[in-house]
Amino acid sequence: MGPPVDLTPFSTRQRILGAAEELFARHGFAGASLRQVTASAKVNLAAVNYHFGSKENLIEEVFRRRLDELNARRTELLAQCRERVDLSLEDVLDAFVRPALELSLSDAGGAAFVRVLARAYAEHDERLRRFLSDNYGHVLKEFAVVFARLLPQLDKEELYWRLDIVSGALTYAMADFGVLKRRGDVSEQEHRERTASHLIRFAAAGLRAA
Amino acid sequence: MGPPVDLTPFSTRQRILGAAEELFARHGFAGASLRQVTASAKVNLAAVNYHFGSKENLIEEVFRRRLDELNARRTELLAQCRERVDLSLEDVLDAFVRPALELSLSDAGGAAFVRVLARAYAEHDERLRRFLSDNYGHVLKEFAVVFARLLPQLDKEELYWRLDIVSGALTYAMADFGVLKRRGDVSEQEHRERTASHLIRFAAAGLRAA
DNA sequence: CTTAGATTCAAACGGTCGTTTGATTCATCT
DNA sequence: AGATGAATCAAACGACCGTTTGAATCTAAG
Repeated sequence: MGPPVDLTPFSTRQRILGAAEELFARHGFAGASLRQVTASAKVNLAAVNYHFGSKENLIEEVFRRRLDELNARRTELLAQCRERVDLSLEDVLDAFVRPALELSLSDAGGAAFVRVLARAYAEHDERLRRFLSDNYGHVLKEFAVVFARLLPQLDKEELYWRLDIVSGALTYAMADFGVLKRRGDVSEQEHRERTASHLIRFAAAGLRAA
Repeated sequence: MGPPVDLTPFSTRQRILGAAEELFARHGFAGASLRQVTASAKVNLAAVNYHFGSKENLIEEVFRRRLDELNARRTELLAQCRERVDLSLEDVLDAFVRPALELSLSDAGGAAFVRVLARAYAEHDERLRRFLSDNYGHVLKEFAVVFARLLPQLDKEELYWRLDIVSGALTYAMADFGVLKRRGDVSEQEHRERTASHLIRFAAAGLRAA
């Protein structure tokens, strides 16, 4: 058995996860070394292997720490969607986008993690894909079911194509919140709220297209 | 001065570029080593530094070899668009997507390169971004001008948001041609043609959304 | 105060990285 | 045949990689 889970906010464990998140977002998983991570976290090099066992496990833990909460929130909002009688595409897309938006607004680490998530899309690494699919694939499946109900005119193949495009576009756009400069007169919060609503309208139009 | 440019199809130089393309697509720029590349290309390890000077230069050359032709073709099709009196959004999107589609169909290397291109989107590497922006940014600017003319109802900020989303979605989707299984009764060519038309309809709907 | 276990630490492990070297082979020309 | 420069080669360079070790330090219970 490994060391016990530590929930203290500024523990060695959490500092490593935060630093890894930031550096994986910036340089990728292969590009960020454990020496960079531990130096940035101001902990000893051996601390990573002591607390996580290996770099691979650290990567998975970076995902787990955020995705557990992110997907719980998505599931929760999707459940609320199911209760609505006049459910729209925009509602479902909002349930998918908003948790990621809130995460990216919560703190600098949250914003970094959304970029890490986009990395995971680009990486075709077999182990990482299976880890994500095994642990969080069921959430995407639940969303697909609701989308299928709202878009009965699309056959299965067509729907998958579009959801694939949508998920790629959303991931890409959420990861790049910072690329386009916000206007000086709107807050960062307001700026991202607008982005999310743009995204949702864009995606809904694409899904509805004849 | 470096060695002279070699246009022979199966020269050491070309073999290295082909192997690098394939391995960069699969493992990323940091994740693919020169030893893997030279082993795959069946050339000596030192050949990379002899012919390209450094790994960085090799990466840039992988892009240059394909992008010169890709963007020339895009520019050409865009010029044809400008002559049309009843120009539609779909025409312009087609001018952007079709050259990449043709490239991904031309050979295995072309398909790999489209995935390398998607990597470049995910990588936030400063040097690579500047290289691409310096050498090929003007093409994107030309497309933006034509889009602006076709979407006069959108202000500048709104248009940039949407083009940002579109370019991300297109890049993601083109890189992932292989993810969704094609039906057994359509050829690979036909399959990708359909994909492109899906993509274009999706993107056009998103750009037009109220 | 003592002790046991959890944690941190400096140092080193073997391996791989990008790059360089100097000799050797090859192709081309007089 | 001999000379010349391009190309290839095996080998090695120092640097950095992920990981392991064993001693030092901290923490908390007896």
